[in-house]
Amino acid sequence: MISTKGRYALRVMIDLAEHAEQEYIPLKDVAARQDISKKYLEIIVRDLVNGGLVAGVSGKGGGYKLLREPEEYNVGEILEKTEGTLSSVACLSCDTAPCPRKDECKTLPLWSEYDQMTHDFFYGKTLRDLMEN
Amino acid sequence: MISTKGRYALRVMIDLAEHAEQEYIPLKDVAARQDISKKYLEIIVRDLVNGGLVAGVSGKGGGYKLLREPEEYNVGEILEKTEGTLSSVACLSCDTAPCPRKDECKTLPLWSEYDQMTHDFFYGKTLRDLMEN
DNA sequence: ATATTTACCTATTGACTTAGTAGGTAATTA
DNA sequence: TAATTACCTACTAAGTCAATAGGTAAATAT
Repeated sequence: MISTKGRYALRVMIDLAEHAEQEYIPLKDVAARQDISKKYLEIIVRDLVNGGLVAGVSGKGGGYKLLREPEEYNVGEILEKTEGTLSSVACLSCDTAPCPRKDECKTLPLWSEYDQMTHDFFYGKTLRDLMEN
Repeated sequence: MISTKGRYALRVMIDLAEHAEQEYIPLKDVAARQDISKKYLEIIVRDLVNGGLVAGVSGKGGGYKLLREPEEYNVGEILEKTEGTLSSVACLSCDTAPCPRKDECKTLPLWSEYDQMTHDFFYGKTLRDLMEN
């Protein structure tokens, strides 16, 4: 399951893209428009900043802004920065020890194929695609 | 993420299919071959019994057996009986209240499309397909 | 200078889920 | 009657989720 972190992250990115006429957009405004707790969004936006997807500037007139055009972001990278991984099973997640049964497992190819399909799906959609919905 | 319940359920189903020459297969044997706690498998197999996917018989000589041929099971139904839902987001899971923002949400179509793709993927694979890996 | 506004930081929490374990009873067969 | 098996209820330790709380640092407006 995609958690609120990933889902809210996409909504934040869309919101920033839709208000790009302002140089910097305060998180307060995003939180109000999206009806999400600003405190919680801080956690999410930090992942986006650390991941190099958005930039933040403190102080009056500050806020966040996108670093690229909406069509230059893909949905997959936004989700991965906030969710950690898009992998469907622990056996294929990079931060777990390799499964001792991986060579004989009859189900592993299923998960591999599914993960590949998932990756292609989310990396094939751009932020611009979402905005046009 | 697909949890161990769904993953183990598939391995149990494959194991039962591979040993179908015995009428009933004791869970003890499945647990030993698959190297999974028998106690934990009991929980998983109960979901499969309640879901009408396998049948169990108590007593000596008892155990579990498939009710259909492997090609007549699809992976999706096995996962849904044990995981509860295959939906990627709470907003589209049937047992949650509909999201108040669903009409304006720019991301909902993404999750719908992804869930549809996921459904088609898992419902398009049979138990037999897994055995042939 | 000072007040205001904003990002950015660490820590905490209650509810829930996950991945089992424990200890039985009921059913069936040898 | 003994052995074997499914089936049942309850419990639990660890982890995750979805936030909240309470600050400090940075930048600008007055």
